[in-house]
Amino acid sequence: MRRRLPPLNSLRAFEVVSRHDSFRAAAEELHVTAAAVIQQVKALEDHLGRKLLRRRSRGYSLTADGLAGLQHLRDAFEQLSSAVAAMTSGGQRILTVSAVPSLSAEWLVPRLHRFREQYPDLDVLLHPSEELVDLEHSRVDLGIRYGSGSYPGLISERLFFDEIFPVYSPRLLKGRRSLKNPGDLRGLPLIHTEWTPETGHWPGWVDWLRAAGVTGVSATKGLRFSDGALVIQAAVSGQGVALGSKALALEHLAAGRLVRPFRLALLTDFAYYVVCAKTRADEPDLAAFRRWLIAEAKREPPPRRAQSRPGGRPAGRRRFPYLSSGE
DNA sequence: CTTCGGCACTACGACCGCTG
DNA sequence: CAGCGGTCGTAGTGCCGAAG
Repeated sequence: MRRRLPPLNSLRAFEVVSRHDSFRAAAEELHVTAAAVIQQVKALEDHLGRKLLRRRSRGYSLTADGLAGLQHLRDAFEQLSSAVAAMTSGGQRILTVSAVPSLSAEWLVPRLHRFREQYPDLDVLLHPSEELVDLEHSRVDLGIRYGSGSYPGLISERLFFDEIFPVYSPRLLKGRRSLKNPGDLRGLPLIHTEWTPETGHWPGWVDWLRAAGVTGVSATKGLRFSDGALVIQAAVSGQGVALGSKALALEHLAAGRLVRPFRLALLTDFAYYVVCAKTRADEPDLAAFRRWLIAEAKREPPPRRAQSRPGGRPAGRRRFPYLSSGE
């Protein structure tokens, strides 16, 4: 005999309340009033004839009965989400990835076509965001984060450490001779990254010029951006010499839109990490994307090819495709 | 001790969709 | 079309902790 199930919404309400430990917070997530959530949970308890929550002066704790079914309930809602996604995507699987916007634009998007070639049945929904999405309870499958690599409750795998070095567009010099030594920066406009990390120090032009042993260059004047991708874009458009992130500059260096005049680079305290919930780490789609990302992070960008581009000249052969001929 | 704000909870009624 | 179940909002009450 099939047991009659309680209303789906009451199960949903209980699951959300169990996560928030507050009816009010649960109500916000469900976009209803707290009274509605209370009624839903009470209806579920009445239906089951069991108390699922133990009322305390502030908040709740789960009873043994509530705890017993909770994980099954969460798994069931996960499966429902997957089922809905499958129905709305014509059988195509969709992987939702949250990544810092700058890396998304400059590093990830130019590479995604290779993932599609390897996994044609798996689509990627990219969600650029600085926010640290809750990967255990949201519908986001994977995150790409920039930081120290310590993320409680998550599997964290390093993609690469970041380093910064000067880059500029060939357009900037307008026929003048290319930069041969750091002293040639004198008189050129500099582009700055204005970003204060929560921990550690983000190096700037002052640090780089000191490391290069250069004096007489104003390390504080110039355009300022809080986003690394905008710094790179400003350099590409010929507005100055930027102290750019390697990860964000690679594609432009490979394409010849930027030139790296000097080998000297500053290592930062930070790295890019791919993260996912420990409980979901073994899911095949998530594992495939992580494997692919890590392989991409190790992959060198293709050397500048002598290919014809619309309105462009073939690029010359260079021993180091990312360095100017001054090296 | 009183006041106040936040929260949980209940009663009641309105609305909607399904069913016979 | 009426009855019913499910869902939700409003209004009101009570409890608790923090602040004065």
